[in-house]
Order: sequence, then structure tokens, then C-alpha cells
Amino acid sequence: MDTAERTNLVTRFTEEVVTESEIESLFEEGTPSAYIGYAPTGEMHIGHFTTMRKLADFLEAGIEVTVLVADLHAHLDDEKSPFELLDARSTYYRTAIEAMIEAAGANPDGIEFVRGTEYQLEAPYTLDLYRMLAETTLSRAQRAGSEVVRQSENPKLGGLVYTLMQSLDVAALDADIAYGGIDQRGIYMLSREILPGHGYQKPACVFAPLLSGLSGGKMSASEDESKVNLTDDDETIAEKIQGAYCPAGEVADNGVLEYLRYLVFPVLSQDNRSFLVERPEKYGGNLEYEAYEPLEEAFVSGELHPADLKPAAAAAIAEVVDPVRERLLDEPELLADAYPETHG
RNA sequence: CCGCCCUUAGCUCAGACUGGUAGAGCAGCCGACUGUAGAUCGGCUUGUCCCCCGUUCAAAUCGGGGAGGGCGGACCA
Repeated sequence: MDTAERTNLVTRFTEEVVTESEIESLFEEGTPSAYIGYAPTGEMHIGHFTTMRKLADFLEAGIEVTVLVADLHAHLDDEKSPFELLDARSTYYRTAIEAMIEAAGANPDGIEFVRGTEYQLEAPYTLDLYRMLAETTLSRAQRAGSEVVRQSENPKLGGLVYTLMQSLDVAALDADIAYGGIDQRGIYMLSREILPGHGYQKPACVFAPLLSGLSGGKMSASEDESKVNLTDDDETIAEKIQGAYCPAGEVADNGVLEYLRYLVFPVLSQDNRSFLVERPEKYGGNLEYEAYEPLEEAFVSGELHPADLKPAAAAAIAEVVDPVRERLLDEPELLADAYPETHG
């Protein structure tokens, strides 16, 4: 595979790449490394799944991928996860992540897993962090983390330390590429700004789009109806998709189309399978799509109606999520230990 | 260490001074209208009033204690 092909794999279906020429250079120089971090807070959902799906592209492009389970971060961000639950949630996250990567058609064995507390509790990490704390203003750190860290009336110091820690994680994990949702942009731009001053390389960045919620607007992890959970069964998924905001002909804020574009079609294409829409004869009969683009065109033109698309989308999404749910429910203690209040 | 303020529905809050076991907006749910959903109408639900003790026929409301959160002071003057 040449540099152009590899670069294309890395940059396809992304929101932003900083910068494409830096990615190309990395491929020219050798085997690049990339990392993505997840703070083990609430239960994982389909939004995580789409960023995870993209890791298959990274692996195929020959990149060394590290997944950070950022347990300390989960507590530093307004104590989203109680300190006592960090072990259980880290275990659950790792299992869920492996299941998603496998469901996306990639091999999780090719990925290195690291837990934050494995390296964040001692020098040189701590010393670098203290020095960065000394030279970063409150407002700079606040601005960098504003899209990631929970904003509240009485913000804790932890949120600001969180931001600087994540800026440093890229270097600590020796990653050439920082990958994450576009909400992470502020933090990695801070990385690019301050890491060179500490003897580290500034990372290239790849940002994934954030999915729209099913109820319109941004997806909210706390609103159960606005997203598909990894533990939702086929029927629940069908109900959620059925209730989703999905105006005919409109692509903007359309969560159903986004799920198809970023999750369903990439997974189907691995096996050269197509997407079937069953439609009553009175509306023209069944439709079949080999790629997302023609489906979107049909939707925009009005040829494909939301009422026909929704059941087909629900079935396809359920098929992708099924193995992940099976895996998680196969070890019920994973969820019970991580979320004793809802699964205990 | 001292002082002041806050805690009521999932969320934001009203009600407290002048005790009579609680309300609004938003959210949510259900119908109508759309070949989906949304929007728009119509209807509905929701509560250990932070906890304990006391006064009283009666406490979200008054008194005492406690918990959690916030703000300020105390040194420099």
C-alpha cells in the first residue's frame, strides 16, 4: 500500500485532519503510531462505536494503535466515576472496546491497551505535568478543555489538571497521531503548542465527527432516547430508530443517516455486502444500496422515504451491535460491578 | 478558626416573613395531524420539600442540631 492509499484510509470519514501533509510525512518516515483515549465514565454507546470502527482503518493502514483507558481522567472530570469504581469500569471499558473493534471487523490483538494509572503516577510524567501546570494560565487550560470537561457553576481544579494531563498523554504514550472526536480539538491543539517546549514532538491530529442525537441536535450521553446503547436489543433499537428525528430529504442533524454513514456502511463494505431497504409495492418496491452516497442522494431527492429507511436502518444497526451486546451480557458481572446502581 | 448564604419534580426555580401535608416553565408520556420523526395543537404524569429532634391540633414554612455546597473574613494594614 502506498502513502496516498494509507493516508486516504486514515483521513476518510473524518471531521478534520491536522495536518494531512504531516500524516503523509509520517508514512514516508516509517511506521507511525496513533492513540485514542477513553475515560471510563458512563456506559459506552454507539458514538464510541463509530470512533472505534475507524481504528480498523488505522490498523489496515499499518499504524501501531494504542488505546488508553484513562481511569484517572474519569475521576478528575467532576468525579464522573467514583474513585472506588475505577477498576471495575476500566475492566468493562476494555472488554467493550475489544468487542466493538472485533464487531467492526478488526483484530483487537493488534491493539495495545494502556491504563492511565500505569504511568501517570510517577516521573517523568508527573514532573512534566507540574512544569506544564506552572506555565499554563487558568484561562488557557479552561478554553482547551471546555468541550470535553464537564462545565459547572463551581468547577473543580481536577478539570484543568485533566486537560493538561491529556495534552501530555500523547507524548507519554509516544504517539505520532492523536485521534479522537472533534470535541477533543482544543486539548490536542494545546498539545501541539506546549509539547515542543518540553522536548517532545508535536502530534498530528485526526478528529472524528460527533454523531447527532436521535432526538435532534447533539447526542446527549445522558439522554437514553437520543442514542443507541451497546446493550440495547433489536427491539429496543427498532423503537429508538423509529422515534428518531428524521425529516424527509434533510441530511443535517439526521442521526439515522449518520449511523448508516459512519458505522453500518463501513462495516458492510468489509464483506462487500449491500444495504437492503424493504419497501411496499405501493411505494415502489425494495431498494438496495452498495454505498452510502447513493442512499443519501435518494433520500435527499425524496425517492427514499424515512418511513421505509428507518426499519431497514434499525435492522442493520442491530446486526452490528448484536455481537457486542452478546459479549457484554455474557459476562454480566462486568456491568454489575461497573454500574452497581443500574446493573447491580 | 469565625461569619453569612443555599439545599423543593429529571432540569431551572417559585412558595417560607403572615404554619393548614406543593406549584410554574422546560423535559417526559399519551392522543390528533403528517406515509417516519420533528413542528403545531389537545390532554396527562411526576415529589423521602437534604437528614434528625423539638414546638404545635397541624411544619416545606417556626426553633435546635447535623450533612452537603457556595461566598467572605481573619495575617499582611
